[in-house]
Amino acid sequence: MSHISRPVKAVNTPSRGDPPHGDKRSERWRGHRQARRAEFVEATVRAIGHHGAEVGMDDIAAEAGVSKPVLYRHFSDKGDLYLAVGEWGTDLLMQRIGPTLDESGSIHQRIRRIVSAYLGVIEEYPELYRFVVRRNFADRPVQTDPVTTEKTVIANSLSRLLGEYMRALELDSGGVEAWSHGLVGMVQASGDWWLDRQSMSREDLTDYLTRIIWFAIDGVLRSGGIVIDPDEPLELGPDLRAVTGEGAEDVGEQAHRG
Amino acid sequence: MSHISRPVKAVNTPSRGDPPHGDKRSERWRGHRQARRAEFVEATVRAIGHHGAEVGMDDIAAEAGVSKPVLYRHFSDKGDLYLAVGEWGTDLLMQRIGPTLDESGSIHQRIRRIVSAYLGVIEEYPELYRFVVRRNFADRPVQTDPVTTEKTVIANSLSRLLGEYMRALELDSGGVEAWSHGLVGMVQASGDWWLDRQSMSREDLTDYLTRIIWFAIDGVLRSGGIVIDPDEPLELGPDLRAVTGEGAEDVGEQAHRG
DNA sequence: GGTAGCTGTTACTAGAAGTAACACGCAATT
DNA sequence: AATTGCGTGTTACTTCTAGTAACAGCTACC
Repeated sequence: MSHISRPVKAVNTPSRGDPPHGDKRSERWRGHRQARRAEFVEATVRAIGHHGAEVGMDDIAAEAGVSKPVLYRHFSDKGDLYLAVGEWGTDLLMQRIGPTLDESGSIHQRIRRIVSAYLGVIEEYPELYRFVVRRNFADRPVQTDPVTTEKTVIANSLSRLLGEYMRALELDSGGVEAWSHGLVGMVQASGDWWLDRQSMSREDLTDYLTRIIWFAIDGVLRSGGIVIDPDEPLELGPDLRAVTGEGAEDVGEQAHRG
Repeated sequence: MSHISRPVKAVNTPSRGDPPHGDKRSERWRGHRQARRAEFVEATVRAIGHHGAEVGMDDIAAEAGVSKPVLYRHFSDKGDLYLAVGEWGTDLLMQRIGPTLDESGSIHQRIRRIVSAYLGVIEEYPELYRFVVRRNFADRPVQTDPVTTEKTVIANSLSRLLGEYMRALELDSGGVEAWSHGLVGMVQASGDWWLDRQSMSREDLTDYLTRIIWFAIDGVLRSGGIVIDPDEPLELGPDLRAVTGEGAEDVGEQAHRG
């Protein structure tokens, strides 16, 4: 056991409002704690891979090579760990989605790439997916529920993106938030269903979802008198280009930068 | 305690492949058991109302005026009870939706009524909703998960409905299943979000959802070269009328009959 | 040296799901 | 009338897992 003695240099968390101790013995561990959390999250992901979505804390601790109390020093409880795992998954997803946002392409292609990235991730980590998305924690207040949180993050960034588009095109943006959550839910539900009974190829499902998502968006645009060809390369004004940059950046902390 | 002594006459379960005992002492209880299950399910719903979605089996038993083991004679385990509660909710929903299917009206109106019924139910029983929908049971195989089951039931009947429409209109129906699950998920996710932060009226959300659902369906139809006015009263051939009857009937056992 | 803040352990508690074992009541069978 | 099948109900247990207590050691700052 090469324990201890690795306070890991920097890690950029410049100033999160902690009390100004003056004593540098607390400062020193900042980065270390983050690294440790990450380490445990990864162990959890591995444990889920081995044991399935029903892993217990003991299994996770074992996978991480420590005993339970150590885990509980870094995560207040199971929900907290789950939340972190959820974030891990979201980050992964955003890493896959992020780059595709910078690529040019038609709307169809853009939607397709996002959907495809999502389905790719859940196909790659089915157990993790079930652990994070299919499992809920009713014993915790809704606001802190990992799934809700993560879905909200994604839906919010979609909201922001769509909202900017809508406002730029001078359309009523009142429904944007509901639609965003709805679309996210649609993709999730479809993926969920697909994962259980893989009755069609990923490509096919991607196609179908892309189409219906586009139809939904197109309908909103049409009702505002705007018609866009989904297969034409998308022309973005500087405003909207900025938007896509913001939407992605805001979510996948470590991703790209336009 | 007016216990025992109520084997309830008939209840139509004509022949579910039980061993042919010949002894009528087993026959006698058939109906009673069903009635008892229903009774416990209702007690569970009440208990959820009092204690919130985190109710324990003890609470439920107490609410029903019995002790735990009695509960376990009628439900193999918690998941089984949850499944039954889910069915109760689905039945309720179908009772609300069912009648609206027989009413005439434009597509917009029809979609609207269904969405509105759904939102009405979850608004009326928020805790029950959270209990059933937001809570999942990862400790059980996916196939038997209450939520999945109930969503599948709804999505399947939608599938059947849409599929018949599509085939009647000679369009590719390959995506119907995915779309159905997606649409169901969309409504659920939106309702979920709305329930947590009621940032708009139920009417508004109903409008927005109705619009986007119609847009999605309209897109599919348009891509097949068919254009329908969503505000025109819907003309149904005899085939399709039969379909709507079947789709609903298949789900809400006790509902109407065209 | 003293102390802060980690490292780690074993062995416990707490609470909820689910079970065992027992006693009673009714009605069909014998 | 007695037996027997299938319910009624109970209290008190076991089991499982999240979470905790209590203890001991290492390293770096003061």
